[in-house]
Amino acid sequence: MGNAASPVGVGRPDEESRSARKRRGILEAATTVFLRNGYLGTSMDEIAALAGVSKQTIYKHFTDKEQLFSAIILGTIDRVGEPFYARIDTLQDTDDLDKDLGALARRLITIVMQPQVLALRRLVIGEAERFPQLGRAYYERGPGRTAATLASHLQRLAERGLLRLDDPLRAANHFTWLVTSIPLNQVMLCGDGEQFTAADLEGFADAGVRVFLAAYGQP
Amino acid sequence: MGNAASPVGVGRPDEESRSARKRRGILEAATTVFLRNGYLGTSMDEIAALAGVSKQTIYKHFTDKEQLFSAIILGTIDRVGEPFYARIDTLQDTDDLDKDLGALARRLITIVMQPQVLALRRLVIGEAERFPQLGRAYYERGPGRTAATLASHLQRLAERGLLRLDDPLRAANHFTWLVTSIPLNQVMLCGDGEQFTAADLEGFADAGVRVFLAAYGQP
Amino acid sequence: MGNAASPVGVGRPDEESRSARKRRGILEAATTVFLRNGYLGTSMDEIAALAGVSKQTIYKHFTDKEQLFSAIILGTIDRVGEPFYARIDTLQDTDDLDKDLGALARRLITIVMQPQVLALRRLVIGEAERFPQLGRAYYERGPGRTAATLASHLQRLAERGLLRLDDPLRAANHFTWLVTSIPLNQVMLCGDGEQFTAADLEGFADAGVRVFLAAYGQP
Amino acid sequence: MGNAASPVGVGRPDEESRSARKRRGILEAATTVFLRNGYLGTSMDEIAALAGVSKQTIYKHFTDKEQLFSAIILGTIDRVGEPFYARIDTLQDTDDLDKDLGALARRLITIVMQPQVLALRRLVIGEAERFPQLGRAYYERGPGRTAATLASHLQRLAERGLLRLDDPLRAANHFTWLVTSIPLNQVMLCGDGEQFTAADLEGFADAGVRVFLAAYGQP
DNA sequence: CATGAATGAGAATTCATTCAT
DNA sequence: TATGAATGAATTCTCATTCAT
Repeated sequence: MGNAASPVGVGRPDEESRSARKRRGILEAATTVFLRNGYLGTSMDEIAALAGVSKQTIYKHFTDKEQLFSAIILGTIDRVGEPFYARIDTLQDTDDLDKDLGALARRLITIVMQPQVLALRRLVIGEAERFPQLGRAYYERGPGRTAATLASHLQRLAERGLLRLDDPLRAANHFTWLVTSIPLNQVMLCGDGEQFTAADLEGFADAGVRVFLAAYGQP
Repeated sequence: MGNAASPVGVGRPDEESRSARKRRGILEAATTVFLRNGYLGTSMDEIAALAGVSKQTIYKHFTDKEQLFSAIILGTIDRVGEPFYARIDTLQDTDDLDKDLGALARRLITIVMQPQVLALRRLVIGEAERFPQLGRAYYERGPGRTAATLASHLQRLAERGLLRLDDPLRAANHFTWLVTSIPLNQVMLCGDGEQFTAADLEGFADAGVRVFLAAYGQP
Repeated sequence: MGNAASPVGVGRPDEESRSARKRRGILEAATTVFLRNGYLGTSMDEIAALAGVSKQTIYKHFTDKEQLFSAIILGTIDRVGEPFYARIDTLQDTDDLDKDLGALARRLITIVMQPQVLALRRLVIGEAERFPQLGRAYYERGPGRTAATLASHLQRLAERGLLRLDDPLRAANHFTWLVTSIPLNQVMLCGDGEQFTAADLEGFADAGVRVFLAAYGQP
Repeated sequence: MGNAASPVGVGRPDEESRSARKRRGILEAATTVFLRNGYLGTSMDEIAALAGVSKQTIYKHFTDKEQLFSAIILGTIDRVGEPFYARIDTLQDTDDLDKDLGALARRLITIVMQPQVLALRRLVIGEAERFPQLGRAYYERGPGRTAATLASHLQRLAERGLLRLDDPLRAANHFTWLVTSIPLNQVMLCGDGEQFTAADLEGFADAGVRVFLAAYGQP
């Protein structure tokens, strides 16, 4: 991608990127297979075949299966939430709380219900006992960070008199789960993430926001 | 229990009960090991050793590993919710909604946060892709049934004028997740179920009920 | 061996011995292959094939390759020296020291120069760094025990006035190595144990005894 | 050393010496690793990493693993004995046989008991079946040459009337093993070469010389 | 000339399942 | 009926050696 654009070729531009490209290819293949089959259900042969590299190459880049697994999980976590944090700042200057909170809720549920995010979540939960530190990292960088970030913004809104909060973090958590829990928990267990249309998800988001505002909004 | 049902005792009643006892022993051992190590992480040898029987005996009782797995999951699901349904009937005749809803919430969160229930949930989620029908069964007999049961009781309360509901099932879901989501989701990922004291859980329950009543209670 | 002699067959005599026979077969095969190819040069497949059992059966009897290796080494050590200790008692009542010491020397060198003993010794030395405790065990039950046993007998002879000793253990060691060192060290390195005839070995034994008696015998 | 042979220095003298330096580096690394882990326990990757070169470079200098192994063994053997042969000439003009023989014995045992020499010996013995020619070479250039050299000097001493010998080579062997066998054989099996102090070794040397002179010295 | 990747096999170990006894 | 052994493949990981760059 970036490399094809380097025209002048100072020295050997491919030298560095070949290894990096292989590494990325391995990570992508591993993500695919791990998300589909779980940790124990995935074999290194499968990853190597899908990545189009030899097993040796994998082992050169990643010490062992556990490391590779950690790498794909930790590498994926942060990417997931980016679109959520990207525009959350607009919230605190809102002049239409219902609308903006609704928009945030829809963004949140859309992210959370992406098939890959669901698969990642299922994977981490399923392996939480085998890889406790991964589960914790996932929680902290995922739902934990979401709630913490949201809490500070809710706090601002409370200061502006738009919300009544005793415990901002708890309120943030209530928001998060009011919006996402129903479809998320169903789909965690029932597998098929495409049973909900975008309209369904909006419905869940709006209903969640309504409850949230009934409890935390101005009377 | 199973033995009491053999009425006339034709011939050798012990013969039959020994087999039944073995079956139960196998199920218990399998439950322990599957919950601890997951489906792929569990070997039939391990189960046989823990149950104190030979592998052949297991295969006599259960066709294969998948069947055994299904049997323990399905056999466990229903037991879990019993204490919840047992006293939910008292709700509709309540004369102190706050109190009785709070008690129900505490019962709910206590059940859901039991270590075995958590492990079961993690297991089913982790294997949802491999055993979709199990996940669906778990959802229907677990959270699905909880919400449906609760919905009909909430409906009665609405008819008595104690609640304002447009969509009883959605309200029931909101109740369920308002009460349980925060610790449940944390512990799903972070593994250690004993990080919350009973008092913590009561706090989550009460806060959830408060939000629920703010949204759905009489003004 | 022992079992074939049980004629009356009370119950099922084979039941027990089948497992034991398998175990012995595995040990024999493992001894053969380990002695020939060394620890790393030996594969479990090879052992299983030679023993005519499945790999699983080996792993049922022995936890892993290291355990199997230890078992064959430790199980072989003691058998080796038996013929030496068996008749050493006759020494202390000798009325012809030269003759009896010579006979002992010949027995010693004959044992030490057996091809299997040589191979065992080479194996233990070669793996001494990987299995230090095995090396120590071999020394203590082999050369160490030989020297200690011999020392106490030499001590008796000194008390009878037939030898002059200041340090019986050192004298015993001198005896041992005077008799065996020349062919033993050569063959350790040169591999082919059959380069020495029995007459050769007698020559080494006699020469060694002569030096020993010149130093430690009565003038 | 190798570099001095490039006479006229046509072109780029560094080019050649860099190659020679690499070769030496490979040999040193290989020696270290082979002595520590044995032949099969050593991987070419390990050697390449320790030498700081690529595997291809190793294969440029040495055909394959066996050749490299041979090269380090054969290259090391001769260096080992040098300090022994260096001053053995002084023996034949001795005017204090006890003293000079004792000094020789101490030098011998000091050399033989060096950790690297012990490791080399263990290695060659352990691989004697896989590399018979290496074992023979080691024997001939090591203990064999020692004994032969010593034999000729003992012969001179016999001619001067200081010793009584029938078979000088056998006497030389007796000397060698009387001096070294006790600690050498123990340490071969027990691994830890640093269990003997210099004083211990002198004790073994002196005791060995005493026995030798009792048997072969003038009455 | 030297680096990273590929190869292709083989190591130990484990597994679910099925015969024989 | 229930046990030990067998099966036969799969797993992770490593190796010596060789291309391609």
